Amino acid sequence: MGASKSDFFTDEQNNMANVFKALSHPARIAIIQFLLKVDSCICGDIVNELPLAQPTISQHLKELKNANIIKGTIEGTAICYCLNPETISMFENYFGSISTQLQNKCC
Amino acid sequence: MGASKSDFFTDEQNNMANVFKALSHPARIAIIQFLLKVDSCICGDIVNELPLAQPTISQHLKELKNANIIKGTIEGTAICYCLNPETISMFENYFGSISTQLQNKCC
DNA sequence: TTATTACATCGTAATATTGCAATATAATAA
DNA sequence: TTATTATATTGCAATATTACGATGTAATAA
Repeated sequence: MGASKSDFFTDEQNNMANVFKALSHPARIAIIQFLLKVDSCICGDIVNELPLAQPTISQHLKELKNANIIKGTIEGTAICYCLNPETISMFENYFGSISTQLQNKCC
Repeated sequence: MGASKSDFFTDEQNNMANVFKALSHPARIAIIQFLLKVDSCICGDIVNELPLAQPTISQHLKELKNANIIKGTIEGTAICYCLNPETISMFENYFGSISTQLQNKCC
């Protein structure tokens, strides 16, 4: 086939996979790094920073937004994109929990 | 196009994207969950647990292994796959660092 | 009103991923 | 030696992602 058999997995498994998918492209990692570097961020800045065309970056921003990794607020004609601390916390908890569970394991 | 323009991003950005890509499929999330649930793990067990054929699971295990998320040790005819605590720590540090940097931000 | 500016969406070509049947390999058992 | 058992690899069809030119939209400026 080619389609992932989402129906056979739990919602939680599908949701986690989707959030990680949003992080699985170097441009989106670069966008996150850039959002951390600057204080307030506008999409146009990212277009100047990355080696990608405006529609491509807009698409990447949309994917990060759909995954709740960033949020965008309208400021006049521009849009201020910021990281969503709640989702970052969710990631911390996810791996923290795995780490804790690994303490009692064989390997 | 369609190919991601990896050459235009740093090695670190490409590496992080690749490790997250290994987590971006519900079957691979389910494999990680299963490895946490059982004490010692053998591929055959996973084939019985998941709604996927043996070659497909073998392929998913390979991707997790290439990303250093799991490691496999040969035990007779079977292979014992385990989570790699170092990579889990790397994830914790990655999001911990972002969290810290977010303290001083506007949003 | 007509620009202009800042993004978003559409359409589509190039490429990557997913899933599995068939087959291969590697270790042990008989 | 020939099974058997467990996992890996190959090959390919179905589907998904990536990238961007062209175009659309929405807010402000002139």
